[in-house]
Amino acid sequence: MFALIDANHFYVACERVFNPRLEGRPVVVLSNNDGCVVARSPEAKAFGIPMGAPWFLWRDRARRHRIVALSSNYALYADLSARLMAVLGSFSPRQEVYSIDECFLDVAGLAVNPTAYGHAMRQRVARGLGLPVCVGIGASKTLAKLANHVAKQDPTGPGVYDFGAQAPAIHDAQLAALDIGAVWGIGPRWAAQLHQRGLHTARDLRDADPKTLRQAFGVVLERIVWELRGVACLPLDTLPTPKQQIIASRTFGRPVDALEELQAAVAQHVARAATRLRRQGSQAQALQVLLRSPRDGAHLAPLPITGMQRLATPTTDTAELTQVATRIVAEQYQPGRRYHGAGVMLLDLTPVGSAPRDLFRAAPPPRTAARMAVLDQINARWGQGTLRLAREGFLQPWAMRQNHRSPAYTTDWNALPVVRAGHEPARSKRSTTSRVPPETRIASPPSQGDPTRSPPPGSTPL
DNA sequence: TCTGGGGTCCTAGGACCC
DNA sequence: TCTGGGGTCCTAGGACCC
Repeated sequence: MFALIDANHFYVACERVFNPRLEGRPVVVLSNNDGCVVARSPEAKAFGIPMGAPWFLWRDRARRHRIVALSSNYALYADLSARLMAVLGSFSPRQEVYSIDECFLDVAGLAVNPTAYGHAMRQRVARGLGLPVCVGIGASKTLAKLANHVAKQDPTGPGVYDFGAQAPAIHDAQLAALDIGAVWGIGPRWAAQLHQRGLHTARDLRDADPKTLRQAFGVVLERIVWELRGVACLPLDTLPTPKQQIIASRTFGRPVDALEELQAAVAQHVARAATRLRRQGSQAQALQVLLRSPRDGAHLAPLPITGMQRLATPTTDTAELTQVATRIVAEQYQPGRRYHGAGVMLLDLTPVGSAPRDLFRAAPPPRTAARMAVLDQINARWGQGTLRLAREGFLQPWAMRQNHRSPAYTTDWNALPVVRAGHEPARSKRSTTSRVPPETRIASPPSQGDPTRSPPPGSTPL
């Protein structure tokens, strides 16, 4: 028996925890560069704003209807996510953290009524964190996912749906009321093809012949059929497995045509990717640079993979990886061309120390590990980019736009809400200074927390 | 007249997830 | 003018091994 717990409009809910005035109002959270909508409060959904909507198409309407738009604040969401997972993890010895706002729990054999247990989870999360969640329960992960979908359909409902608690006729009717595309693992392509075969609902899919579907679609779809029948095929992944590849990429805040700026941006992505590489205890033996050209018609051109470079020996060293990436950029660079985004992929990842060393190359200097450890400690304490290679540059005019970001309430002392009599909280103005590199904010003595003395947005601290 | 059987590794492409 | 940024798994086919 599995439970899937999923936060409702998670990013919006996180913002509301620290800004209760957003409660009851239509609120959306935007992707990086304030490009499109990635989270909507129920009030915003009521205006018909779709998930993923390009924000520039909605900005005017939003202003008229006083819809609040916020840039995404991942430091805040990641911190609340960790707390959410800790609370939910206390409900079962076996937990799979599936994404930033949802997890599976194994609730088999727990000598409790699963439905009541689900209500207890909701209450504990609401009391401890102020976040709304829904709980779905079923005999397989796919059924738990679907049950969660049912629980979310009725925002004023109990927030818990347990397929195991329903009489067979009700269970059947519920599956028949769900579109086949609502089933976890059925994307738009497969949904269209299944509709053509006369399969329209979750019940149709459950009752279809697994072998026939396997021939046409592969083993993945066959497993979904069995899962819908209550035969658990997908195991609970309780240990986060190390990533097989690490990508760091961004669209630029404005197009870039200078080689040095391109290299600086890529260097910054290498730094982020390498930090994640070391955090999971891996080393990389190959690196690819991604450069994005101007858009192609209505859509962003994909990030084309340019020159992959294999390394003689696997490494965790930001400087070494940056050197390779910088050279690839120089090789691929076309003068006069405008670039809209860039990124880096680290590949061929293995646990540190697992790969044999190159017979003809000296062992890596032992101080590399120590140097990287210091780098990571400083940046973990003071913010990513506090200590960095000069190659990353200082002005970073390509940096992404984030015009509506809320403060880092839980991870930055300077961003703690401070309410003074007769004043707005001091933080409200600081949120517009996101272009000021962290070292400036950290260096600021508390007296400079006065918003009237904050540097204006876009000003250079150097 | 008659020409096996069992593998691995790599890549590209297609689907899906949040 | 303006449309994100991560990931996973599966399959098929080709090259190669003994």
